[in-house]
Amino acid sequence: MSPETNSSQLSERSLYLFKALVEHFIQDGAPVGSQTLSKDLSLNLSPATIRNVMADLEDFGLLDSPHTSAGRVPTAKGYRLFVDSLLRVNDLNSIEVEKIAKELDPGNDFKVLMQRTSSMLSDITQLAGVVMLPRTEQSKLQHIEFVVLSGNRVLVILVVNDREVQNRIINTSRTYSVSELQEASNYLNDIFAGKDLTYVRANILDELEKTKEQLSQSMQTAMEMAQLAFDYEKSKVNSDELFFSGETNLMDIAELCEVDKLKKLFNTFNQKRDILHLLEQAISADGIQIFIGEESGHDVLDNCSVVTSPYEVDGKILGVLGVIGPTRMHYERVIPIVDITAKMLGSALNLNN
Amino acid sequence: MSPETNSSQLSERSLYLFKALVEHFIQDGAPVGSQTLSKDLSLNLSPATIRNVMADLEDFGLLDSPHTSAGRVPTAKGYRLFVDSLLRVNDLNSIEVEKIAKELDPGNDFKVLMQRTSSMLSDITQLAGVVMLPRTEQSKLQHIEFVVLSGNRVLVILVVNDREVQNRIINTSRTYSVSELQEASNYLNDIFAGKDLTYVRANILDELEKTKEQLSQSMQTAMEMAQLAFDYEKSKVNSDELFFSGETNLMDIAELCEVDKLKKLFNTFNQKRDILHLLEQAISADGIQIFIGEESGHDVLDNCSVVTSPYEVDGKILGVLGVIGPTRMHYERVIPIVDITAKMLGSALNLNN
DNA sequence: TTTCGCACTCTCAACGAGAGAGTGCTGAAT
DNA sequence: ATTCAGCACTCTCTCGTTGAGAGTGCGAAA
Repeated sequence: MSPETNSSQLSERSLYLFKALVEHFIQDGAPVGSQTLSKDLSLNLSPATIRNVMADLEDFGLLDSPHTSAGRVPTAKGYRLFVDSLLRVNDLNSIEVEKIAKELDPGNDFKVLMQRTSSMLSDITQLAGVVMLPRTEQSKLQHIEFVVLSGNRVLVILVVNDREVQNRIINTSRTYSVSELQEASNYLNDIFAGKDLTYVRANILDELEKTKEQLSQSMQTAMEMAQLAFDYEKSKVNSDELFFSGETNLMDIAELCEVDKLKKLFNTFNQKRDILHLLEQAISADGIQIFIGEESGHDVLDNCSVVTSPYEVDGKILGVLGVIGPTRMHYERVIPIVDITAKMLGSALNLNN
Repeated sequence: MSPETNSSQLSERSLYLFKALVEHFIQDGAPVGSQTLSKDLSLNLSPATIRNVMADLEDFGLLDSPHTSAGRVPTAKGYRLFVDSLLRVNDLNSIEVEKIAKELDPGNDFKVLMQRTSSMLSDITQLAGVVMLPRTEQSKLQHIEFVVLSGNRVLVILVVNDREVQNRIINTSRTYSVSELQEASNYLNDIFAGKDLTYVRANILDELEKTKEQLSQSMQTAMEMAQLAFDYEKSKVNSDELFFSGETNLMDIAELCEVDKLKKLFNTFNQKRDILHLLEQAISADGIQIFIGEESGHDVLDNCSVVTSPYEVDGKILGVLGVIGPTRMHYERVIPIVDITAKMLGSALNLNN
């Protein structure tokens, strides 16, 4: 049963009532009774009538009552209907837009920008913010550089994909001179710059064979260094990056105030795996996506909703960002915030190009 | 009143009893009564006698009773006496030592090593681990390198203090060629390598004047780039680095199970300032240092103890590491773990030199 | 000095009563 | 056919009470 089926079977009035109930619940967090609703609403209906409607809504699976005399609470399905069909999203006021823009100063490097974005998201929504940067399948080597350190240590610097810098210290069997390494990096840049990292790794050995025949010492050196450097690279591949902020905001939320629930949630944040999985689902969708409660498929996220949006540069999706909070969150505020943040992060990154 | 004054005024037996009580409390977390102690102890004393002794200990400020009929609990002062004079530290078994050694594989770069250390500490102690790397006042520039990115962007790579790599993307007003930047970095390395960063910053303008007279384009370029690069550097100075792990372990601890207390603690971890302050105190002490409860001077750390040890390379203190847990922690286990970890981290870093 | 006995204090869990909130149903009014 | 007032019912929450259990402190005896 899709939500559409439901909503078409429900009268205009039922939906109006339902919407009011959800909004009320989001505001207060307490189950909403017929009387409360009757008083708050402009249409003059008696509590009894409202009770009838609520009973219908409960039959449709949109509402639930914690117990006989406790008023009604939206179910996950109810939230889904609310979010999909009933919600009217606010426009952001310019102050908030400006606040976001200020944080996303494009002058910063990639990681700083991600970090800022997630902490800004958590700050502005008072929920937990998250920004993912998936390890791109394709990593184009742009530049490789060696710096001699003391001892037999060499610092390898890889510039990948025009923005990302990776460092790695390798211990070598003998001492290399500065000029030797200079030559080596020149040589490697000549043959490998612009190539894919997987290609580079795959072809180092081949090149090593070739250079052996030519017997040039500098090339030999180059290949030795490359082997060490890219061996390390291999182990790092596939580790996406994830930035969290404002986890502690979730501690304020009544629904999550049991310590062991919180602990599970925090552990999930630390392990990151489940969250990554969820965000990867979101990356294929375009625009805002909302996971409500159980829908996420991760039971730690019970009572939580995740609002995400991919951000893109040059029409290509780079990653996903969003916020995590209680199902009972102010969607009408959170959604435009996530939306605009994704867009602004995209353009901030674009300026760097 | 120093703890020594106290302990000398207390009989051998009182101290023995006190020690047993503290150990019992650390084990169970529940206030210890006279009967429990009487049963557990080898010396055959009646509960009544033990009560007399406990009353004395309470007068000395070593014990406290939550209420009339609840048994006794050690005070901060009591813990202090316990830790300073009564505690016998266990030797670590070789399995644990090996576990630590395995994590501290020296082949890794600096930050990875810190991160590993803190998560190892939290893992092995089931408490929160922390490793600090203070920003050294003196930063010696070892190497500077420019990489051309697309657009008018240039990646600056600074190698500082023989181990630390800093990246920064700067936007330039015009396009620079690869060879131009090559020359620039050569020039800068010539005049600034081995110099202190503050010196470098201070002298860039002077050099700029000199080079203007000489009118060499490449030098001019070099100084322009340097200005941009080190301007950024300035803003980053003084930001010490701090690695946390296993905060969630603290959620298991009964003393801290109130959500708002936890929230305060976690916020403190995120802001890092208070913790840094505490660790900076520890850096001047040599060897293990223990802050018990209120002693730390930070009220979020009520009911918490912090066990720290500085770690050093070549006899010079580099930073501080330790664990944070409830005052009621297994000091006899935690202390040697922190101690040995500090030593092993020191030697792991030493190998890199 | 140690121990026994005893009265006392305090907490904690269990229980029950009563208030409050909200429901579902029925039957009358519109 | 809706709507709504009335009413009995159910469930939770709070509060006071009560009794058991744990532990203490103190005075008197060993």
